[in-house]
Amino acid sequence: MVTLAEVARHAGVSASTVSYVLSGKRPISDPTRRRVRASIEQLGYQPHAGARALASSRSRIIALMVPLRTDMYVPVMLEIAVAVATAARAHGYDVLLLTGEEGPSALRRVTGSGLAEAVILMDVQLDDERLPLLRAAGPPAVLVGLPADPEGLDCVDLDFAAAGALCVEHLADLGHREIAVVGESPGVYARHTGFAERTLRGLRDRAAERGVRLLHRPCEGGHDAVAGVLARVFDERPGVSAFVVQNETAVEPVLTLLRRTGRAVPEDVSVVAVCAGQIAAQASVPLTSVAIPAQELGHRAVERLVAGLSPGEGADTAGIELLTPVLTVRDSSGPPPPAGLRS
Amino acid sequence: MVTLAEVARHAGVSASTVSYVLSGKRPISDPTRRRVRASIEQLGYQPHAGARALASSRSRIIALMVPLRTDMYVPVMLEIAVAVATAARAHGYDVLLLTGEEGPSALRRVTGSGLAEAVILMDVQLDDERLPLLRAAGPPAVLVGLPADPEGLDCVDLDFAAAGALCVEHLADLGHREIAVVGESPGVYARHTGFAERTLRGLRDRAAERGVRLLHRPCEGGHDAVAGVLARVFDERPGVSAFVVQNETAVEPVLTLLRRTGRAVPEDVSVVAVCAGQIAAQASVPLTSVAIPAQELGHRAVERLVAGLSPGEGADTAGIELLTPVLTVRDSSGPPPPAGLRS
DNA sequence: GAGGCGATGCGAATCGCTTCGACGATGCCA
DNA sequence: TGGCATCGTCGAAGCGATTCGCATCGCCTC
Repeated sequence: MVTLAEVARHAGVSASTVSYVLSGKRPISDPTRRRVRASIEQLGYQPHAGARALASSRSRIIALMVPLRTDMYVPVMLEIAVAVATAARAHGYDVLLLTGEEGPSALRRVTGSGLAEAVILMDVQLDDERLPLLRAAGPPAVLVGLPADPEGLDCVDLDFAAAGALCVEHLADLGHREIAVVGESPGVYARHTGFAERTLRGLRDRAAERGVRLLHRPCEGGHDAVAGVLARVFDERPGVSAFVVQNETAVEPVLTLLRRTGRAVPEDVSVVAVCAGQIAAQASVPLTSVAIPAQELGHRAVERLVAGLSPGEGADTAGIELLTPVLTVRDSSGPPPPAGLRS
Repeated sequence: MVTLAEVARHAGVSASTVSYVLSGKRPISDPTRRRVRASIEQLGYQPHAGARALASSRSRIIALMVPLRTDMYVPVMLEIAVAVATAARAHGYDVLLLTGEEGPSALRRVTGSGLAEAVILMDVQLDDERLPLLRAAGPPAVLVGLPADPEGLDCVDLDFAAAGALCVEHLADLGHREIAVVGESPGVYARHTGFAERTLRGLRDRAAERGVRLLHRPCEGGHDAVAGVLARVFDERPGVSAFVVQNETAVEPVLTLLRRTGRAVPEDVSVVAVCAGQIAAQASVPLTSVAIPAQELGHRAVERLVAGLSPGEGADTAGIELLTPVLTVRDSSGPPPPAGLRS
């Protein structure tokens, strides 16, 4: 292994000079810098990460905590993770992958050992058990998601309430007066996952405003579960003319089942989804949808973290950043069928 | 931050003693150990990762390189990644998340800097540009996937050839004589991704053995793309009575489209998938399928890596480990319709 | 009763890099 | 032409662990 000292010797300068060439923290004359750079190149020198972390007490590593669960939004999770890794690299950071399994103690571990300088948390729950740790002199952190009490925390998320409102708004504008919501798995609500509840609130509030009747049903993924939910919905509310689906794994089953029960989309029933854009676009009926901006979420999380980590210390950007949802109209939404023609 | 030295002082022993208590590399008397442990506990000591890596030249970090692409098997990727992280933790390792973006140089970087001691590569292509680096005195590595020339490399993968054979076997046993394969995106084949080509070979070889006609079509995900492919298949080979689908995003569209064109599954057409088990089970017709054992792949990769990393040095376990595929029969496969009754 | 041995614990060197104070050489001004 | 910033570079002191060689002590054996 090539060390700083060897590079220094090879270039005929001292070790500190090489270090300064690398960090740029002190001015180095042009010829010297050139010589050092050349030696680094020739010897194929790579600074030792551990030594660096030890001496500077900065590991240049960000920990990313992904959920272990699989009952939710899996593709989006990977997309966010990859976006985080990419964005982090652009700032010279690497990403350590933590699963929820270890629980809050994982945070303590990677942070207390100086392994990671900062943390990004995904799949935040309304009263997440990891939050106290963060508030109490925790490491710099950014949550992707919104807890019940974001006081003192740095959060980035899609404005799911607005997303919900947007869906209702769109449908109400088209003339729908009775909407059913096919939600996430019951488990997601049981865990009080922020985004699911916020979407629901957005849906309900706007529905109330617009005088629209709303029926919400949690729903497991998979064809059979969806079949059960749909059947019950039509049973209880025969007047439903539109669905809002927030569960990627339920999207296609909903379409299939509507078709199978003789309801055309969008002529008889409209469907609006809150899900990954790709899923919506590729569905058997291209779906009007509010996309989850996974890449941007990951990107923004890193940006904010790095801003706080850099020497600039930009006044602790703490606060909530909600991305504005965008509703893309595709083929699955239209005006409700004239009253009286419903089955 | 609490250091080893402080713990030592608090416990009234030397620093080296504390270190030995932690590592167990030398015998320490019971009372002393107890005292040290208590001090560690009380002070909330956490060894500094960087210092440790520097002194021992072992970072206890495994780098995991995931593909950046999104045209393939995304949920499986995340599942493998999580399994890797979990398994790694069980052995005291952490996982560094690398995206393909940086290319082979990322390997050099994390490995040359001592950041990671070993590497797991996903989405391996037949002649992957990262392989030369690994063979040439590279770091310990395990590939999840199989390159064209696995000489000197450590690989773990599902035996996709056997998986393909299994599918044909199952269908041939049922009496099918003409099978169509809905494959991965053309891009996947263009990149010469090992698993796709191996599956195809398994399918073809067994089809030849069993005297079955086979038609293979790469296929983008999404409803429309699948529609085009299916139409062409039925146009060119009206006699096709069974499909093998290897593309998660094509699974549901295939079912939908078959239904829509008046073909019942499995009465008129059988469908067998090679995909995540959950997808198959939750499809609108529960699919007979060969599951991708994502968890086990991740798990095995770590096990092999750790075995090679440990002091035992178990004779470099280099070699290929192919997991035996299992075909689960569900509702989507049955005998072909009697000849003459076909549309 | 003395030499020897195993079991324990200590000290010091070391890992590779960062960083701070200091120092020699310039160039500028008076 | 001497004194004084300024610029560029060097030396040395850590950072917090690991690890190797020794010293110590109690005890057994001859």
